[in-house]
Amino acid sequence: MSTLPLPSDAELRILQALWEEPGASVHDVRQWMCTHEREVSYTTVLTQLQRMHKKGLVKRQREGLQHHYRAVGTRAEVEAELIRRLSDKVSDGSAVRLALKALGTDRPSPDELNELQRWLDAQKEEDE
Amino acid sequence: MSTLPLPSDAELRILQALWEEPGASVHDVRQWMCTHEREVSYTTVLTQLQRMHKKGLVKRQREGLQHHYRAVGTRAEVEAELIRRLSDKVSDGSAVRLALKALGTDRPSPDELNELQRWLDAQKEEDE
DNA sequence: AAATATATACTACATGTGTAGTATTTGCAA
DNA sequence: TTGCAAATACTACACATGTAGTATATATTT
Repeated sequence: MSTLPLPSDAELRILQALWEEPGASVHDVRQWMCTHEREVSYTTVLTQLQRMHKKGLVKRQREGLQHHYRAVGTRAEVEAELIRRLSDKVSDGSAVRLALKALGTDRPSPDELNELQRWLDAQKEEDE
Repeated sequence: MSTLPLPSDAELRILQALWEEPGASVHDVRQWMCTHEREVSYTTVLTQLQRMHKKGLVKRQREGLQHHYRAVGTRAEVEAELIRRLSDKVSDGSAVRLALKALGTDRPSPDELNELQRWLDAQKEEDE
């Protein structure tokens, strides 16, 4: 399988929109960007989507005049890829060590601590 | 404090060299790159270091003919910044949630699990 | 002092990215 | 069937990045 390319920052923002609204038109995506991110011109979104299509980040389907776009990779897949990239850069490829570093930069809420503990417990069980 | 700029990929690789060998000359850095990363021409390293100096990523000190470079930010600081960026992009700014996602992409070793548990315990104590 | 070696400064250039304008196509309404 | 509106396609451009070549300055050696 040809690994799907990493999205740039702007591309990732557009993917967010598509994950929220699969099958969105350029107009829809722009709408989403304007309300959730920041004002951006129609053709900017259009150009990005065209590039993303060429790159294989999104697929599209003609429907009358317009196109309907959907992300090729799932949010989890793309995020995992981004995480892998960063862990290559700062943790020698170990996502777990990246996680530890991330934990070091933040003061987690009790909820988050619990979630973490649950995850740990689950791991330990699997280990047996 | 004017936040130090994020290094690009190539810049980060050079920072790695400088963290290992503070006060390295262009030659030293190049040496490091060639052995630890990949062959790269002298002037490439030089140009990068010049740009990084202009950006404020490294400081330098003349010593006779050559310059000696040192990273401005510590490894931990720069890595924290990179992590913060990614957590902004994929976890709405929560480093802890980024950590959880990172954990989800990897099967941690028992050692890593223990380290994680230790960290968690420490956090819980702090909480009281 | 002239030649040489070394280090830096300056320039270059292809590619990617973020942004948006202009041109063209196409479906529909009058 | 002609014109309008909507959507896309094509073009543009400034800035960052990765890479490296050429020019210039500066010690050092003979």
